[in-house]
Amino acid sequence: MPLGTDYARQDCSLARSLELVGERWTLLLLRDAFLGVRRFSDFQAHLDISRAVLSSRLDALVADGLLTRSGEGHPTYELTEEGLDLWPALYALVQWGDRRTTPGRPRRLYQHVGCGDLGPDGRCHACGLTPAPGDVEVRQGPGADPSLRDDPVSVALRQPHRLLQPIPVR
Amino acid sequence: MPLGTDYARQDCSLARSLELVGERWTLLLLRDAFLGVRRFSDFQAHLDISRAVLSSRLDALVADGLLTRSGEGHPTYELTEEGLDLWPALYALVQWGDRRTTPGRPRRLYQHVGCGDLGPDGRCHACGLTPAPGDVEVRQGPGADPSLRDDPVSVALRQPHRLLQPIPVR
DNA sequence: AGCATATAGTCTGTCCATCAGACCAGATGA
DNA sequence: TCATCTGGTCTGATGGACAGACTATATGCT
Repeated sequence: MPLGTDYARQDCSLARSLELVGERWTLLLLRDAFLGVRRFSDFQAHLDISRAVLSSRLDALVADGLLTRSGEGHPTYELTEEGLDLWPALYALVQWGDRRTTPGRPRRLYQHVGCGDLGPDGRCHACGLTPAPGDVEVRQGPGADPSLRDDPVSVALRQPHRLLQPIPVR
Repeated sequence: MPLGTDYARQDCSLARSLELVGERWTLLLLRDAFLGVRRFSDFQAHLDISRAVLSSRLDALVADGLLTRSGEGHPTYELTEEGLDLWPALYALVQWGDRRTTPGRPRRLYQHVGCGDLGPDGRCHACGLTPAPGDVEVRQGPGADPSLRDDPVSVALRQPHRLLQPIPVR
């Protein structure tokens, strides 16, 4: 039940969405999950988020069915179907941020694996389809600024890789 | 500079986006602006948001260039080009919320004016194009729950109307 | 097996944002 | 001209986010 108070008196799907993913850090956590981050300490290292808040956010996302927690000792967090379904919205927000802040110089490039680049609407330039996140490869774009972070997770994420593929840290 | 602290140390367009629209209430304000809400008191009546927070959010959105404020006495707030450009992301979040919370029964229906219904990706079923928000008409869907609110703004928004068209309150 | 370290948290006190509600000046309408 | 509406600001109370200390379990090394 995120957001301090909720938006219960809004008859609006956007309000419903924001109750699930509208809190500070939540969308960045999900973005990291798409990029292949799966472990508590990796989220923490990559986001500089307080452990207490990270713990509470992960609990909420698991309770809401957007992530699963598996493994006893050091659990891994992975996107559920419902979480994966958020990809188009997340991608649209990323594209808007790129257009707004570094026009013409995206920070990351997205490619339909073995096919073509993705446009701002998420469709592949080559085949015209909208690939699922598992069929998308990310690489650094001209707007990337590697000097901002040097934690192991950020370093690993700079290598071209498929979405959802666990990143090779440790 | 929203969000308490910002996400300055994230080299990510999503973080940049969320610095602009990630605070509580901000996306709901922008949604209302798309629906045709333009005045301080109308935002306030429709969202049940504290006046102080509404004032601060509108100031921030104007400062960030997503809204314009015009008129001396009782100003009207309208989306800028940059604000309008957020429509695909907003629409994707709304669709996700509909799928998650009331599958098969969307709260609002969106139609390409004089053409066909919009799909979850924002494209018109009839012509295949992705209409700009000004060419989209909203009406109530089967998942709408009119009992939730009866303020004049909510009542006016229930009538089918084009996005961006000022709603007839007062 | 035993030990050192890493991991995944929880707990604490401080600080800042949000809240409800009072208050107020200027604009608008009768 | 006067009453009301509109668009704010201000106040004190509450709750979430923060940095940093603390801890129990898991893992890796020898």
